[in-house]
Amino acid sequence: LHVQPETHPLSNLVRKLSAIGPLSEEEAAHIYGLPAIVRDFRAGHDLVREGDTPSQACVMLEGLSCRFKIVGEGAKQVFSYHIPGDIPDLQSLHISSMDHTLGTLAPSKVAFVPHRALRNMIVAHPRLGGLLWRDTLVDGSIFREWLCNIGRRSALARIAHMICELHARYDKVGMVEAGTIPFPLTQANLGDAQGLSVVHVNRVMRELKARRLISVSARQLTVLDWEALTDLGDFDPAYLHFTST
Amino acid sequence: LHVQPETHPLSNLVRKLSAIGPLSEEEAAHIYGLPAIVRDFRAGHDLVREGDTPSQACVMLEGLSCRFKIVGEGAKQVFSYHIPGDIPDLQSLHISSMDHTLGTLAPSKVAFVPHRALRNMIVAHPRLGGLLWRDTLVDGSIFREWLCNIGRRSALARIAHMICELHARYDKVGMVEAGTIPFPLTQANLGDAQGLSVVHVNRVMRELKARRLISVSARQLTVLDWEALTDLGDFDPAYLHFTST
DNA sequence: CGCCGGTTTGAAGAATTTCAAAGGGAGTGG
DNA sequence: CCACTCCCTTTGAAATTCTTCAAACCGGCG
Repeated sequence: LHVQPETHPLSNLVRKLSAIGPLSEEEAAHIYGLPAIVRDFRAGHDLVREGDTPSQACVMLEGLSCRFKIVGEGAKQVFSYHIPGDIPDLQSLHISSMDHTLGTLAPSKVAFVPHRALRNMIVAHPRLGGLLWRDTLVDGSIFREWLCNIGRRSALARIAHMICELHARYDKVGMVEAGTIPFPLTQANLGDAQGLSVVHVNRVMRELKARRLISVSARQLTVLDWEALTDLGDFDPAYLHFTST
Repeated sequence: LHVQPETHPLSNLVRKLSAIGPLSEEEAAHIYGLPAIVRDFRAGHDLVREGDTPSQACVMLEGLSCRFKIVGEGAKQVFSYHIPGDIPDLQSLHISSMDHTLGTLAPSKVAFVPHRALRNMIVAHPRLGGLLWRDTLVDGSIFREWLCNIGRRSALARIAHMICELHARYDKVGMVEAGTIPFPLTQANLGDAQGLSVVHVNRVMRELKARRLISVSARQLTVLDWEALTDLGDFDPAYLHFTST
């Protein structure tokens, strides 16, 4: 549909943005023209650290990253996962100092786009600016849903909900095949995100497998019963604010 | 400092925005010129409901409101409190459908500003648009801190942290007097925000009073030992992103 | 006075954590 | 190719935090 081939590094950014709002050919072209430095990282690399004042924004091209803070005596709290197409630290465009860290959870390919180029783009294409703003707002919406998750749902429902979210988001960028999504997360990772201990995450995962809702192997997760999983996790994708396409 | 008298209804919005970034005389004047309808509400009134598609934004002038969702079997999860100067549903400017509800927790005075007027303002004063964007990003930052709170801190630390946040934010808009802040929240409200049962909130509050960290009376809360309270709550105001002023 | 929403208390029960240790599996070096 | 290591998963059992249930209390207000 768009000018550039699907092989352009920023093509899944374009796909993601057009998933959250209409994108004209001209706007897409501007995105493809953005200066970007692409780099590969191993799992466990911090892309941006708490306290940094970045001058560029990250675009996830491949792999998985997460945002987190270290709380109190070393407990880690993860706020969000970021899959290809996401711009995890877009907020640094308007908040100079990072209040949390962004790190990879799997080997990842990341594009860095200078803030300057993004600001110019926003001036030239105010509608694109609105889309980016909207993206940061959806970000906030996801945080709110996670608050519901951690604050009010049982461990079983929490994990189920989180799997549903990942599935829905991977689906939106065309990365689901027969109910199977990439799943490089360790059980410790899951615990950090859901405020649970590793031991308990393990028991919950066992339960989900025993109920034949999911199966996990080789860093891939398959949803066996979407209906039952969304039901258990009290999952309603409205908070992801996908456009009606 | 600014053109308009402190008595203008939107003066605490101006004060709040200049607290999160520099504001020129001209920009302040534009804000004072915004069309606004001011209304009073009793406690417990829903200003905007989940599913609504508002065409105006709320500015808190007096009182207290909160954003929340009903999870599963009627459990309420509160995401944020909103004090005078806040624009709790600014996100509706770019996300048409509300994914949560905004309601008052105390008798409140609210100004409604049409989205259209805000959009015009953003076009006329891009820097103001940036400030508003920044405000929504700080919003997200607060959600993240609440995730840390609920996910990783004990009930005692959570409540302490929340009191510290309220104190810091009230302070920023000049509403703290001798360590005393407005505190219309019931213990059920606190529980809804922190993912705790009323019973447990009660015990935590008793403990905080017993430790001589706070005192509560007549819908006012006084911080008796700020140092100890911030320590207990693991509170670092960096996430509120106040400007250095 | 009596009601009502909110607070407080006690006691039992559930969910989840912590501690401790064993079991896999994939990559690495010998 | 095997042995070793490291990281992750899995399991058991005790301890803790917090919830639920139930009921009393309290203060303001009609």
